[in-house]
Amino acid sequence: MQYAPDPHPDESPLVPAAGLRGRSAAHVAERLRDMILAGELPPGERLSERMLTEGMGVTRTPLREAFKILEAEGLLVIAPNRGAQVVKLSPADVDMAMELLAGLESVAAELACARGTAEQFAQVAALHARMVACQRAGDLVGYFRINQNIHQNIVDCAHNPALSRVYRAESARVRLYRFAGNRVSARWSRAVMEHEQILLALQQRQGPLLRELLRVHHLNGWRVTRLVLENEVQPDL
Amino acid sequence: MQYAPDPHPDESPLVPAAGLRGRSAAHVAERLRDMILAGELPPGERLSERMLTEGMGVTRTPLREAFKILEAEGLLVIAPNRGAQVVKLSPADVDMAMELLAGLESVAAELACARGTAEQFAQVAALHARMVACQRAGDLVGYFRINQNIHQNIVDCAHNPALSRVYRAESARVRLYRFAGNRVSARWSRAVMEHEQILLALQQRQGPLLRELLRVHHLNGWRVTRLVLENEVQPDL
DNA sequence: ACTCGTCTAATTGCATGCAATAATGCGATG
DNA sequence: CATCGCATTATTGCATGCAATTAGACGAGT
Repeated sequence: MQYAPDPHPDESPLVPAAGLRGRSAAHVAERLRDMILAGELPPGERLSERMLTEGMGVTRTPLREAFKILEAEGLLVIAPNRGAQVVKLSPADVDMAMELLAGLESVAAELACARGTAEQFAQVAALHARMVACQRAGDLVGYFRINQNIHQNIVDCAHNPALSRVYRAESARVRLYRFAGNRVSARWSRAVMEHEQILLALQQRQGPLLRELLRVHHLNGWRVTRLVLENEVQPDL
Repeated sequence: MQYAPDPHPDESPLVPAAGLRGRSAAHVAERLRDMILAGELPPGERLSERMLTEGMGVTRTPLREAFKILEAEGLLVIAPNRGAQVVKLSPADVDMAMELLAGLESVAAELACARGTAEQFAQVAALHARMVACQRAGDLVGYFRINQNIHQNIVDCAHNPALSRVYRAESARVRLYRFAGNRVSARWSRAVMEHEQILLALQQRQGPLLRELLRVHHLNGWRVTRLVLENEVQPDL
């Protein structure tokens, strides 16, 4: 795995000095988080301080602070004297995380129907349209990204920042693992149908129905994903 | 606010050298977390690096790493060039957090009824007995601690580590604010009655009922707490 | 007296150095 | 040939130093 070291560290530092004092660790954490969520730093990858500092143009102190942040977020594990690794979740871990996400969404569902604004619902509908376009175009990556976005937006409709924050963090932890499950065409088309119903229930503010639809949607999606992760079903996409 | 500086730094360092290399930041974070949750570092308190390093016998590097951890947990805020402060939640923040906690408990309720073991239920029952004893003895602090413990234990009955972890973290964030609401005797006795019903529903594995009981219990408790926080009701304990 | 500006001291952010630990290479031995 | 032991190297954990920024004291001007 490459760390993309900066080819011109003296000419264009990735963390320039101008007015960014005091945000170095947060900046590095964000960069690493993006790399982990993009799969550039795969689960189990060991993060060498030297390589990363050279690659990102910062010194060890802010990098190590970023490690602590990401460890608290559950994206890294730090073993004493042996550095940081990207967390590697077992199927059981993902199972538990998915159960939690489904629970959070079910809580959000009723709140969203009670408090979501028409503008927010329109935003979800617009995302849905874009997602369908991605499906038609066979753009799996774009589809998955927008799909995640839709679910986060539904949660955000609950107008509860704490709920949104927790959902975002827990969702991030398992993003890579969920992606695997979408690589099955039969599931893909069915998921879109489920999303149609979800969107309708949201727009009609049918809380209990939305809740049940999301529950089943999660159950279905995770069942397929689990089969793929356990190599019992081969992805056909 | 005092930082309890170590009176004998050379004779008994609070973070001794023996085999604890690599856990300094975690150790400091735990200590600070305890101090915050105990109210020794009240909301809004500014955390001076110099005072804390002198008080805890560590240097600034692990202390600053601990700050980052606690910031990620939502217990501190770090303003660039101006250091760390204990978070000060607005009533609206606490409101949102309580809604999230209620949601997490309602999710846990059904899972706990489905999966909790008889031993776990007995543990909850034992805690309940101790809590009642505290109420009889007028031990508000002990009551509150065991009360928190009971709720965490019910969530733990769901056998979902991710759910337990999130519940623990979010619960910690608002612990100090919830405590205020228990200082009203009328609420106190009613809360114990609600707990009796909750325990029964759990033991009888009546998921939907437990869910509803917890929802109402939260609603009632938080209503009183909010009144106290907003100074509309005077604590009588 | 109050406000504003300046200077100084204190504090924070980050870089770097040193010591402890773990990883690695290599020869000796079974 | 594989394995163990040891020395070397690399890496991590923490302490400390320096520069940037802020907070506070002090005095001039209104």
